[in-house]
Amino acid sequence: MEHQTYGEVNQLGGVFVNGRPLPNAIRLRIVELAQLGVRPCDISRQLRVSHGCVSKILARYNETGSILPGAIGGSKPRVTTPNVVKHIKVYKERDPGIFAWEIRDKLLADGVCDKYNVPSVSSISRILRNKIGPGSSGAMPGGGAGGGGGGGGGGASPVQGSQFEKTSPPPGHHPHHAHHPSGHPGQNHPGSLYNPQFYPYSCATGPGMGAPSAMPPPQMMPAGHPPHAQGSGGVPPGMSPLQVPGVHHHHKASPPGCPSPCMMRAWPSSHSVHDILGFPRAPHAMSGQHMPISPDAMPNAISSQPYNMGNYYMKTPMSPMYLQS
DNA sequence: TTCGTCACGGTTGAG
DNA sequence: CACTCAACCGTGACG
Repeated sequence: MEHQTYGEVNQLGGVFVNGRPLPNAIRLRIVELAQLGVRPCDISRQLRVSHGCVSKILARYNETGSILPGAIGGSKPRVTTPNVVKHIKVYKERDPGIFAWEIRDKLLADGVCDKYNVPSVSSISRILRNKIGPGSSGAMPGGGAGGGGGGGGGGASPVQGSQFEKTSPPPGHHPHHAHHPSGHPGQNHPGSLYNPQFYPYSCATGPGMGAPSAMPPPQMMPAGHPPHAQGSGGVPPGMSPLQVPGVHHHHKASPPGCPSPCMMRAWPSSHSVHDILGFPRAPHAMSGQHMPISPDAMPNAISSQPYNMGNYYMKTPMSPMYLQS
């Protein structure tokens, strides 16, 4: 799609690209402002982003601790692999009265699946019904096995858990992502915050969002294959998990050799914006001082893109980092 | 006036 | 390789 989508202008005068996420810079600003006590309606006006969007981003942030958009496109990882179906079948044969949740537990216990790719109870039920149903003597391949709907195979969709709790992901869902913005002991990389690399995603996929300067020529990142996919390696040294790329991919159900599916998670939600921003909760704590962020840390995403920062300027003076191009 | 929610039209990318 | 389809997006409107 070469055609330069320059974006549209919303009622507030802000520029947006239909179907594409707002640049991370804007998302970040939304959260920042909210943390500074600015009301959502004011944020909406100041940044010229619809309040629905502000609301959504803040809600997600509150829930996941991440400001990043979800994984767009792609298919859900397929959890009902033939192997899984086979096991389900076996369990069912051994114990015809077995409950779907018991099967689920067994799949986990037997190591057939891990918590990330274990089918949801409803998926299992469907498998029992459709594939292992009465008389069925075959795992009827093909078909629409996963059916996507399957409910994101439990924790399959990293993004979720926020908006739709479709199929009751287990409580332990994002284990190594402490979900709570607040509680994130482990890794803090205050220093690297705002590193340009920080938002590799930066919507770079699109013609729209620029890429951080450190990235390959933002201009037209062909089909966006941003730096992510560093493989399963996860976070390269010195990189904050937040930038764990792959935001645009559904993570796969741990392919062989992939140490841990969670490494591929699209949602680096483990890192709250507090981390990102480099300041802890209390806004007042930083009053009078600018954020400890290097100016060029801000993704240049905004420059020369449909998302003209001009449209998002604030009335209030902000640190230069936002204004510089 | 503010804010949560949702339909809508759009993009994306795995299968 | 074109297509399908389900994920996501932000806007705009409603309550």
